[in-house]
Amino acid sequence: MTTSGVVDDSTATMLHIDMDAFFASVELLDHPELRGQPVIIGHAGGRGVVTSATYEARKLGVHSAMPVSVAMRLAPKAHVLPPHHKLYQHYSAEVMRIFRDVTPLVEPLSIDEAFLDVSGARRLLGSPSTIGAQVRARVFAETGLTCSVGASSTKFVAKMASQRAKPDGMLIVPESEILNFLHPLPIKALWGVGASTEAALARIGIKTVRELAEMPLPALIRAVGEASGQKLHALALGIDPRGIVLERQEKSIGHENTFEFDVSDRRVLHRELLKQANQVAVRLRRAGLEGRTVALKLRFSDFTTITRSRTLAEPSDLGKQIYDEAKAIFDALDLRDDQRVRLIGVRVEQLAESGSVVHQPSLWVDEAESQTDGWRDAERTIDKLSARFGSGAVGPASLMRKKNPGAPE
DNA sequence: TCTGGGGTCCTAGGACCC
DNA sequence: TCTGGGGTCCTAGGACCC
Repeated sequence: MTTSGVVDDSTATMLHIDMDAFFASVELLDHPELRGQPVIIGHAGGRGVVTSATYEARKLGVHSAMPVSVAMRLAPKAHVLPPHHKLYQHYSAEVMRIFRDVTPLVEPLSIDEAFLDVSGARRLLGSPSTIGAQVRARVFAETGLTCSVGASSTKFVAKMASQRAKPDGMLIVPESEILNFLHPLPIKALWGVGASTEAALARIGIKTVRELAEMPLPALIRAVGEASGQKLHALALGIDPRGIVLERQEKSIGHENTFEFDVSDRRVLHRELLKQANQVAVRLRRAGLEGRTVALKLRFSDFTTITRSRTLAEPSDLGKQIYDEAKAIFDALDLRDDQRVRLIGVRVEQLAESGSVVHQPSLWVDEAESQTDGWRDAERTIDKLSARFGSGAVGPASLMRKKNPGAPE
């Protein structure tokens, strides 16, 4: 393994490309005067967390998911900028387009990273390290952003390699070097091993990947469970047969919101649920999907979190139905008056393409069904009008108030 | 110091069926 | 008469990732 010089990269045809401090780097394009300084992306002054930070801020101990209030104590001189997700989506699309110029075998993993299988691009574009260098140069030339590249024969090692290459670097791990690369690493460095698994493994004396590889499988499974045990065992031996997944079906769509101040007023909570249910429904219809299970999530002031879900008789993509169900779940909880809510959220699961489910036989066509069709037409019309005239002009909530006087204001 | 919002996957228990 | 085992669905919670 090396970042330069002579290395046989012919086996390292799986690339993992990861943007460096993505959100922060995009913001710096608009704020060149802040380059070289600690910059934190997140909402200041409230309950926000750090979503990205420049390497200058990271040197001071700042990292993602840390409360902004804590980060500002560590880095008092840091500039805190609010996130602009639309902008990040734009740059994400740009870099993904560059990746797809290299090969159609691109699997986006998140907004700022992707796997590329370049085994078929060799003849046209050169060896994996040549391709990696070209991609890095193009991304920088066309966006002004830097990225890091890991290359190996498996996804898992490619991903680990890009992490070690950061920032603004490239690391090739030929197949013959995989175990030498992995074994000295602490287990926490493994993708999928968090604090809890690290502690569970420490209890049976495992701190490094080498120790993991040497542990008998049954003992491993006892410590971390069947699935994790099998997976970790294979990965520690460098085994990972997964290929590029070009299209994956979404499993759930949800929205949640943490209030600036904890809320106990039912009407405020109902109103938030209504807003979220409509947001979820709009996304379902745009994706041509329906969901069968509605899940409510609540987090209380002491940070305890519960979820409650119900499965509908028929899948739905309607804000009204999702709201009605979420509200019914909420009301059935019968919360004490002094229980204050910090976060509320709605998620729809068990998604399938609209109309793909055969309706269950019914002995009678009831009024509710035809009403439901009415709702669907109405909500779809609103989606179209919103797309043409902007969502401020006409919104699902405004219609719902007109048609359903019982809905909370 | 006090913990976002978007997700995926796994586990475990109970219901229910064969 | 007192009890098997496998499979699937539903629900709740938790670990983990970016």
